Amino acid sequence: MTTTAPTSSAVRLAAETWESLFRSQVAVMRRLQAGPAFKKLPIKEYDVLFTLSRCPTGKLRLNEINDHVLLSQSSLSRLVDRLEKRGLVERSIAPDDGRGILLGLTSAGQELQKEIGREHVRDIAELVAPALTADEQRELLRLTDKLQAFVASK
Amino acid sequence: MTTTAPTSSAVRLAAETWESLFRSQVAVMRRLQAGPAFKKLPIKEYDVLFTLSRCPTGKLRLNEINDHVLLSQSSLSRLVDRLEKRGLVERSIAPDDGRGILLGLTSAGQELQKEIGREHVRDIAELVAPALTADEQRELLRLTDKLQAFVASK
DNA sequence: CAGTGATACATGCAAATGCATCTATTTTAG
DNA sequence: CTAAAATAGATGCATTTGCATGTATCACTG
Repeated sequence: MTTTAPTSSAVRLAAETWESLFRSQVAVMRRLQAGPAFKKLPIKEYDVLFTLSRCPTGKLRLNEINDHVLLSQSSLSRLVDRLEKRGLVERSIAPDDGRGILLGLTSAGQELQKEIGREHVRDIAELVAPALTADEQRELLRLTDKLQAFVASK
Repeated sequence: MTTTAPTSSAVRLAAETWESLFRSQVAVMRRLQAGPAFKKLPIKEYDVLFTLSRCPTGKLRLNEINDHVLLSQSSLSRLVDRLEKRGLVERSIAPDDGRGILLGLTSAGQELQKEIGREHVRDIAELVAPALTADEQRELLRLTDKLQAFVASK
């Protein structure tokens, strides 16, 4: 396999693309986290509840969760401490790996996730749906999925 | 003007689109900030230098910078303290508004921005360019620009 | 199967962050 | 023109974060 040096215009395009993706994320996130739903629970903590709620088995390893959020391992560990102290999640030892921790929602955690989730989804729709047509949203979704898949595989 | 209630499928699409945009941003950012360039300066601090370097006049008000980054006003104020202590930026009073602060790069700041920037752009290109075709990148850029513009106008 | 290295998560501690509040300036209302 | 309200940014303080490191378990090597 040969690797060709990228042209400077290709480099520039990639950089501009990332810049725009990043700024749009900042703009949307700024609005979302200002929403009243996140007075009850910071958005980063909500995100962990949400991630757990999406998972088919209902439980995830801490390191799996860590891949989904932009937090160091130690920060996630303490974030989970806070969620646990509030009775929203439960730690248990991974059955197949004595080092690992499985995290699951308590019923209070499920409740709160759904409650915040409903509001959050409304806010998202209000911000994203009028900005892009349905086709554009589908295309954006496809492209960001593809980008994410490539990065994850690298 | 009448507002029609969005269908649940429209709401779902918007939510999935945002979710994918957000996760892709997390995945890419995770890689980028792990790059060796950001041992010299945290990526958030670099971002301020970068923003200043892009600005035609070379100077920006703190509240303008604040719109571009995901930081509270007070955090930005102290981030700028750190940059100033390192001699990378200079505060000056806004000529047309005695309350305002204009921030500009020092020459050391320009140097460091360019130095980190070169490395950073290479890392971005390595991550984004192979993931999407040039046409796809242009389309992603267009869509995120459009989303950002809508959010900013709201 | 002992010993070495790797991995998963926790924790001490210094640094960064956000909220509430403060000061100073500008804008607006009367 | 003056007084009240709004805005820009700084600062005290409690919370959150990350780095470095610690402990426990697992994987690999000879």
